[in-house]
Amino acid sequence: MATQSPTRVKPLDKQRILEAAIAYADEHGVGALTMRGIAENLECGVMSLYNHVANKEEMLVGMVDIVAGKIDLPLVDGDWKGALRASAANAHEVLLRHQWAPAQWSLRMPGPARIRYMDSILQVLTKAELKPKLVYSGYHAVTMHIIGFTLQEIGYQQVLDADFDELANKFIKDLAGDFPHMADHVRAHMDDNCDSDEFGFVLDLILDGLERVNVKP
Amino acid sequence: MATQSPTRVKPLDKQRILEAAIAYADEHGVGALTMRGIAENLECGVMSLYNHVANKEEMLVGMVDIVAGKIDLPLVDGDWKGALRASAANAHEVLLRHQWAPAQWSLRMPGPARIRYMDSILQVLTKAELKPKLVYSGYHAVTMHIIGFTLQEIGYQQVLDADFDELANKFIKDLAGDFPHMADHVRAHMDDNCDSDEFGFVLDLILDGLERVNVKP
DNA sequence: ACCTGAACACCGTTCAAGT
DNA sequence: ACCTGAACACCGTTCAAGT
Repeated sequence: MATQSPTRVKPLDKQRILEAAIAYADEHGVGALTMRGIAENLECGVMSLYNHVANKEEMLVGMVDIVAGKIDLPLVDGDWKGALRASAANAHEVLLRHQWAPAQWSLRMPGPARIRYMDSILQVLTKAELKPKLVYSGYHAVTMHIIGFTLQEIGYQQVLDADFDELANKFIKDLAGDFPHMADHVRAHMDDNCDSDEFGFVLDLILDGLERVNVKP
Repeated sequence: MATQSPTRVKPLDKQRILEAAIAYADEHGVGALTMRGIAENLECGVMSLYNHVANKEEMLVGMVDIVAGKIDLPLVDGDWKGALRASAANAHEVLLRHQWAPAQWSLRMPGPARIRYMDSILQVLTKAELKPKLVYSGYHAVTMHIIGFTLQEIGYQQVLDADFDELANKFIKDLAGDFPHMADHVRAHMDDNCDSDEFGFVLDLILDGLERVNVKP
């Protein structure tokens, strides 16, 4: 639309494009993310984006890496469990602010920020004097929890506020008789005032388990 | 016989369409899954699909639910940890056969098979005489592990065999110096002959943790 | 060096017309 | 009741042309 010329305030570069893409995905979801939509927000032609980004895939990789860069790295000093807990909680918050990110995280190439993040978690586990086998498994367990738990949480939220009426009818009316435990669980979710820190509780299960297996295999 | 087109052997119905879609996604990935592609495999017009499926979204929901239906439900008798371990291991195998499924699982409406599966896990946790709070958290922990761990595993595989050369160069040459723990971890992955059952190990961390917290909070 | 419109080869889905 | 081709409103991306 607005043909760019002397009116452009900021120049176009990769960082600015990725930030616009993140803002777009935060607002409309990654399913609605289009090159054309980003271009419109940046007030430039669609093809201008391709001067700074090879294709949409590279853009998604870059977007995830910016999100990864927002996560506070765990401190290598002090108690390792506390450091991982704090970093994981922060990761949890960051990912909840970018709800499209967890589904992209595992399935795309890690960028530099994510590699640094991965390395720092491994460093903390190593400094904790865990056996090599437990560093290996513990890394999988911790990262799986951060991404998997948050993904599950986001999915639950999205399913809920997309089809709440349909769901409520199905569960409470039709299915509660056939699946009483499921109905109880849904009720428990509704009673859960978000002050129960499920995320931290399950993480502690993993961290305490690692510590226990380490001293007494 | 066939009242439709004389060349059609089997009639078109939702089940057949979903199975064709699953086969297509298994082979080409969910990103390449198109209504046109499915129609071609079924040797019918694209629009014929819409007589049995409302839209692509409903098709994805149905596909995930068929996969969910393939998972062996945990036995409610016997020891609860063993039952969950066996069911989770089976779920792991099923999901690895349908690598597109984990990323879809959490983000879409659960169908009847998935609801039955969810209920059965909750039933086992309840029968295990876990406190209600631990049934609630334990369910999250177990399902998070099944989906999250498998998703991470699939992501690792896919990234690896998509860009193996690029990755190997980056890691071993450029990044090994900056990120020694990461390099160690990648090496450990290469030495891991898949007989280490990482999936089961981390699950046991969770199950044993639940049991311990239950008796001694 | 950066930008961009037109064009291409795709999508999912609506609609109207067939049987 | 089921099927389907044509058409529509989109996509990502290539290419050639601008500055």
